[in-house]
Amino acid sequence: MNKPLRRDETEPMRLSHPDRRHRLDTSAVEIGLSAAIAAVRSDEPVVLTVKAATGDGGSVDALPSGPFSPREHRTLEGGLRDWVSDQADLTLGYAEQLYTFADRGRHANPMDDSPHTVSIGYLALTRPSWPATSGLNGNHDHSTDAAGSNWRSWYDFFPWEDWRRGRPEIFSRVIEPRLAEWAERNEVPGSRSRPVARAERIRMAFGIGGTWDEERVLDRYELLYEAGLIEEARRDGREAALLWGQLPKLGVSMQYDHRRILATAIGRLRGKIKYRPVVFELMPDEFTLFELQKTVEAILGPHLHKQNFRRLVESAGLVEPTGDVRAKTGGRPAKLFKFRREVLMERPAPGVRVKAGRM
Amino acid sequence: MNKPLRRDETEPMRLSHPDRRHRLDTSAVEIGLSAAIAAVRSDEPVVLTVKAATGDGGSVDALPSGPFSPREHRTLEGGLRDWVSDQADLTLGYAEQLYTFADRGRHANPMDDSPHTVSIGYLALTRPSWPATSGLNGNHDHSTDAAGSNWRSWYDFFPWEDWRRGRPEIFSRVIEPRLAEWAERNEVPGSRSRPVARAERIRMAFGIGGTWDEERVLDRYELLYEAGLIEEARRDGREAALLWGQLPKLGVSMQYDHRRILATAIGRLRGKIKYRPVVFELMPDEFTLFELQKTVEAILGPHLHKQNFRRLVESAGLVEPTGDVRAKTGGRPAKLFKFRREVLMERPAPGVRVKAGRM
DNA sequence: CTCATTAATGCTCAAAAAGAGCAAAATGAA
DNA sequence: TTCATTTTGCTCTTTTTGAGCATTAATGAG
Repeated sequence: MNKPLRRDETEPMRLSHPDRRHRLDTSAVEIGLSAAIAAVRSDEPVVLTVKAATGDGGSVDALPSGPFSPREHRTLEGGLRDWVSDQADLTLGYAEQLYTFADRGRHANPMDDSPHTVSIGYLALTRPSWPATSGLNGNHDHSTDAAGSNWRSWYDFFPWEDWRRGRPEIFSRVIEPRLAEWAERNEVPGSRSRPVARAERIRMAFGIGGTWDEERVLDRYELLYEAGLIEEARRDGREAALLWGQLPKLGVSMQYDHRRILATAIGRLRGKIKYRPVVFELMPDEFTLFELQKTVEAILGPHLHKQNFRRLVESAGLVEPTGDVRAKTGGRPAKLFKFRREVLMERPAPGVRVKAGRM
Repeated sequence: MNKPLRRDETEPMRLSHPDRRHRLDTSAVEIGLSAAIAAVRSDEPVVLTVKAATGDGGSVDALPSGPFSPREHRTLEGGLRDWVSDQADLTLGYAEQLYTFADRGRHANPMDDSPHTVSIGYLALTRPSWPATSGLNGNHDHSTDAAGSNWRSWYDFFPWEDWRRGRPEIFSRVIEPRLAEWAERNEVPGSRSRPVARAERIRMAFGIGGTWDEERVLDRYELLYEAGLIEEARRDGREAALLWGQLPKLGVSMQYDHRRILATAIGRLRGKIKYRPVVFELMPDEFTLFELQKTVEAILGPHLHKQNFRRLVESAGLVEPTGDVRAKTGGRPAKLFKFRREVLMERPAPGVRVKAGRM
């Protein structure tokens, strides 16, 4: 516990000191803006990636990103939008700031003497306005657009988050045994205080013995990173897991801390969709209720009762029928709906209130 | 809409370029860390402030804050904790990052040629461990502790957020007429696109004709700022409201963008308390259920049905009785409870689920 | 053209949660 | 003792969920 300092020692108004330029070298940082731009195409949640060069001539997936330049950009979000429209043929609609990361060693290479980079992540949502793309047939096909950016499935980067066909087998095959092993090595000599023991953190993040919480995407990623099971951890010079190299790779890795930003984005979207009408940012102007449901399920996992979903959405006043119908659904034609923008004005502005807890 | 650029023009890997130091002057920024540290004392929600000097020899209220120095601070939150323990005699417990602000002109003085400052706001919660402080008698008395920091009521800074004694009269006396006037002046020549008209934004933020949404603290503050009704807006050189100087001051102003950060903090806390067990960060180890209710009400506004609140909290398993009772309640003695830490391990980790929407 | 198949849609019913209020229990004060 | 006051236990009603059956309106095969 610190002793109280005298007023003139605390310098709480230090920032206003006009002659602080001499401190620039210690406190100046560079800011990186990165966008996780999400869409749902053919019931597959996808994110926009660009290719970035690695030092050794290869390339990695990266999020559209670039440095914030206070001279050119009036606001952070403005800067982000500029970078995105430069790097991908896309103008951002909905965008929200996620988090600012600054952990040393997770952005710039630690060997590098370049200025420290602080990384601000954004979540953006967009509609699948594309030429229908003939639908990402099945699994890993991802198309490249004119500007060299790709839409890739979220789950390429986070296979353990994909519960659409039940619990991914990667848990029992890799994650659980390796994490258990890491939890065993709990007693690191000289480590700082651990408020929660490793085993407990694992239980909470992965819902062992409890329920899977689809929102804890970042917790899970961070745990895997700390346990050295994530390629980025090795790249950042962290203690590698036992038997590195013999381990199957846990998802596709990304540049810098971009996979961490994407994890944050997925978690945030999964949470927000439940209490704010953000799904509609992902939908075309007209859609059937089942298409809406499929989009929600692409994000949260497929758990919804069709009739109740419809009742919920309609009774919340989120949509209104356009009068048209969509034929060739394989059965009875479906009524088309559109988003009732007015709900944004109504107070709670509800989302798709999927019972938080068990779905 | 931008034309797609060729790969070599986009430079998506620009950040990894090893020789980017020449760009430092355009993209280096300084990062300010600020903490809104909240507590509830004698049923009054309070925030920790320090005094900061203004240019003209006066002083302003400020949040504990300081620059982030990548050399000294391993993480952002670490830096924040250092600054707080320097400036106030307090070690932070719970802390979460809120938002990163960078709008030009809202931190450093626009005339100043000092480096641009980006401001990262945090919300921290703490218990009223103090010497009982004899209870903030009534209204505006605020005590100063050893390190020169004060606990002041939230509502000193945001009087319009205080609905504990009904709708504040400041609405009809000042806010509504002035905002209406500002909405009239809607058609600013040469302005950029306004996605939502002023009147509509006012309706949404202040719930005119709808319901007051206690979480939209930041929206309301920003609107009042834009309308020039907030002292900081004038200080930042913005177009002042008509009749400035004749207007009563809308709350106590703060240094830089600290009032904006505080608004963000209040909004976030009001939201989070409903779905995560964060109230307990504000409570002493033992408390009665009514004390718990009073604390929630201090934050959200007084709306809770006593018996149902008790049923909710108990049935959610948030607390367990200690076995002791508190006498001198003025009536029947109240059982003392403590927080059941185990709920943090249980999946939804519920908050005080006050019906979102109408309270 | 008829029938089987497939989805969309309409409705019912039971269980759980939320909103309100009555009344007994346990104190201190008059 | 009696009264005022606050905690606490319970009941009752209304809403909201969770689940499933039945009907409707297309399509395609024979």
